[in-house]
Amino acid sequence: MAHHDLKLAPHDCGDCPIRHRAVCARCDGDELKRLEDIKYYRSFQAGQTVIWSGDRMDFVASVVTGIATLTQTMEDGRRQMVGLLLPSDFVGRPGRATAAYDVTATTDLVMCCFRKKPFEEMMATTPHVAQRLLEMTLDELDAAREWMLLLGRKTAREKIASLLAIIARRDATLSLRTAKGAVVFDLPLTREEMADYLGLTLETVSRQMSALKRDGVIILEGKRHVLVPSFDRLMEETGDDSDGGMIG
Amino acid sequence: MAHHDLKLAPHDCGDCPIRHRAVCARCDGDELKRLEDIKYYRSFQAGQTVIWSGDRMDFVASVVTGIATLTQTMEDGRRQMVGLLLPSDFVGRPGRATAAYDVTATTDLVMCCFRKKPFEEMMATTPHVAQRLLEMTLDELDAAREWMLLLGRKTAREKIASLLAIIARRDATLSLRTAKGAVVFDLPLTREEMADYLGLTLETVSRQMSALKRDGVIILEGKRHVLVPSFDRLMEETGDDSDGGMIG
DNA sequence: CGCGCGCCTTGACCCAGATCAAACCAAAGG
DNA sequence: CCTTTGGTTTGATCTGGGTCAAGGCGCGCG
Repeated sequence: MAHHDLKLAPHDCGDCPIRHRAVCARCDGDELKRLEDIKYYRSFQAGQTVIWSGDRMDFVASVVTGIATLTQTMEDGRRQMVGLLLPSDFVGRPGRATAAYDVTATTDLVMCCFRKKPFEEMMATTPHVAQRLLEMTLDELDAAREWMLLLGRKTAREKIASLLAIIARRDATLSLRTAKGAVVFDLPLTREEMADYLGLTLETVSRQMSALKRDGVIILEGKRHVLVPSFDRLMEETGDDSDGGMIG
Repeated sequence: MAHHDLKLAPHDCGDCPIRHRAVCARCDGDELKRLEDIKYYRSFQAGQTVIWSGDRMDFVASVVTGIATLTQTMEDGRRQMVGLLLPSDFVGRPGRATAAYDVTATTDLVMCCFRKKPFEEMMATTPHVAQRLLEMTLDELDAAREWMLLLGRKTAREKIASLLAIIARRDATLSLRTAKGAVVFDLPLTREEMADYLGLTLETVSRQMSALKRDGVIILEGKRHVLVPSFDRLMEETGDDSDGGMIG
């Protein structure tokens, strides 16, 4: 088992990669110092479970690097992903004692955890953390509603195209663009995870990926590496408004 | 057209029916006074549109009485409801200039509106409104995630049963219980609205309602009035965990 | 080197729910 | 009274995506 050399030693918030996007984004020097006192890092390998739904959860956390998923499972095993957590995203709910969803690392993952009790006290006494958390939660709610439209009304092909667009857009933010309009990225999810995201079976995911490849919308190198020759073309396949579906 | 005698005169927050559940729930006397200054009431008749997605929106609001829906529409007309707003629920997003969704009154509706600018100022200067809004937004996010499981993985019958359970549970809070385990309520939605909520067609909704009636899970009097002889039996049909699906 | 194991693809078939079409029903209005 | 209208039910048929089953492709390991 390849054991990664994960840094567990608390590093300085000043040079944290998510400093300006996470819950702590708005904090000033003093507040940051208070957070430093209650924070600790945890690392997980790809595939590991962070917590199970219903388990006691005495921390909240930010994803620093890697990707995690939130999933719900029905008794008979049907699974639906309900959250895809990227760096800077927040996990856990202040004021709640147990986890509401299964949290799983889909890639190697580093989380910046805050002990829940002192975090809650901090939320009550200083406004910046709560303000930022509200903003992030509202963004997540918008994303969840977009996702609901996808789950309820889109065709399998539109679902796949939408997911690819979401991932492509995110990676484009981190600028992996090639030529004008083209994007390349690696899928951070297996076919099964994509299926759980989209409310499909893995077979349908595979078939629709093949169809998009056949139709030239995407070019696959291996199973994970995706090249999108024309992002506009991909967007047409999502079924969304042509104006890019900008929210407000 | 039956014209209702809707009270538009600002009434006192002290005897507001949603005083203890809405965004203003945590406010003290002074804060309430500040809110009184920037609030005004608006009424809508059943079927009226409150705002269209993309329209300028210079207020935020609480639902006082009645029911409103949030829906998204694709270019080709496919519709998905993404929010069902009951009394005390909040509409609009501080910091956003335009509406992200269509908002429609499905019953006669009274909203308590706050001018957005001063509301935002108030959020920045006093903590109680922002704290309560965060709490409510987190609750909505949980509801949205439950809804995602429904849309992605439940069968038509389970979807219908789940929706009935949600409405029954809400009305049970306002205590319309009859005997032990039995509940009666009126559906606040048409078959088409139910379909938009559930990601189905109205024909399928109608058929599954008939099936649940045939199987004795519900008893219909007219099209809207529902009697649930055994709430437990209804819950079994939802596909959810038997423990009532309590979140944390 | 070959074996087993994850993960993915592809084919054949099936079925839940969509679509198309026709009534039905109750309330409102002339 | 009959007609209209909006919401609803029901039937017949079609189909997108699920299910079941058989390989394929890398990769790590004995």
